[in-house]
Amino acid sequence: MDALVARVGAVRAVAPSAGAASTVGHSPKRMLFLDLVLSVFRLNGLLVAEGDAMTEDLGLTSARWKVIGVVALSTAGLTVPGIARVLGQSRQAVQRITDVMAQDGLIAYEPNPKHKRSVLVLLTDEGKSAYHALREVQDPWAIRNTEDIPIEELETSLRLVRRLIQRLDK
Amino acid sequence: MDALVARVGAVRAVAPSAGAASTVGHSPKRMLFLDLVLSVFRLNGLLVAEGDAMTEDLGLTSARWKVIGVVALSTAGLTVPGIARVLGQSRQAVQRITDVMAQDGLIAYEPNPKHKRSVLVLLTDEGKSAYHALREVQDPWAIRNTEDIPIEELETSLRLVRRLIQRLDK
DNA sequence: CCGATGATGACAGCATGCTGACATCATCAA
DNA sequence: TTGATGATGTCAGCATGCTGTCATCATCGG
Repeated sequence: MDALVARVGAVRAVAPSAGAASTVGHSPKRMLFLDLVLSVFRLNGLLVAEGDAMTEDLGLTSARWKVIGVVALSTAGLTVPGIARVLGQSRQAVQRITDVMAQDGLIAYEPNPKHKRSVLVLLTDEGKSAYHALREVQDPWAIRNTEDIPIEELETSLRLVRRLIQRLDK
Repeated sequence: MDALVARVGAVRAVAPSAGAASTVGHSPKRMLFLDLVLSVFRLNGLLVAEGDAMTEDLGLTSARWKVIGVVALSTAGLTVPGIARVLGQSRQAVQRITDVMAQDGLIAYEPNPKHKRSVLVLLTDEGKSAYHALREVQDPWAIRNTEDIPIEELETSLRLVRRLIQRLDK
């Protein structure tokens, strides 16, 4: 929370009347956690913006490469609700994205031999090209953003985030 | 990325044709980072939902307690663009939230002695009550979600997230 | 003092997520 | 076989972010 207070304080240059903050009663863990929560909000917004900027030349967006990535990881296609479950999103939200992606020719709906109504989502050739192009910008980006970060920190952070996800997703 | 593959594989029960995935060419760090990115997306969604559910009885939402928390940390008010800078959001997004909160009587716009046009946002008595009520549910929630997590892991993760924020926010 | 530059307010449009609701199809147990 | 239950498709509405645009106000250097 110290950082939050610092950020509030830093705004004094613009709103000079902002004064000191009261954090009385906050245990260290509480402050850490609440600051982590706000930081996750912030990072999420930046990652979406970064993903959009990184892939705008490919006809993709952040929402689309979430979908295209999941579909590419499957060999025989996934249903729309299946993609939603993997991403932890509503099936309606995914459906809207896939409908537009299908119009754009990135994916195609194919009959599902296991389910009459729920069709399978597959990458078209264009979709596969987009995925490879995505990899070509995404991989260097991932490397660039982790090259000076110890792998142990990545593992610890990922484990913590997963833990929180598991706890909240019930 | 193993976990992502596992999640895709786990959908086989619903879409049984989903097969093994190809992760050839992914270095460990890349996989960790990309998985972390997707996990942050997921956690963000869950935190928003959790925040909404946790505060719906208080007339708040996730977006509102971001604002009310920042305002409460300042003693003499902040301008709307100032709040936006602290939160790392657009001033328009914050403006919309504060306008509704002002209508609801949670905050009030007061003249800014340092700036004629840009008013200061202050908590009303009702807003202060809401903030205290927020604290009463948010603090136990923070404790509940961190009691079995070592403080070192929280610090490491927060540091990593901040590092990524700093890198992307340029 | 004045003009350039930046910050702010206000409005519009758009993308992405959520929930609710309803009909229909699949699946499984009685 | 049939009825209950769950999964899916589909449409609607809403919340929350973003960007773009333009007019106006503040601030500061010349």
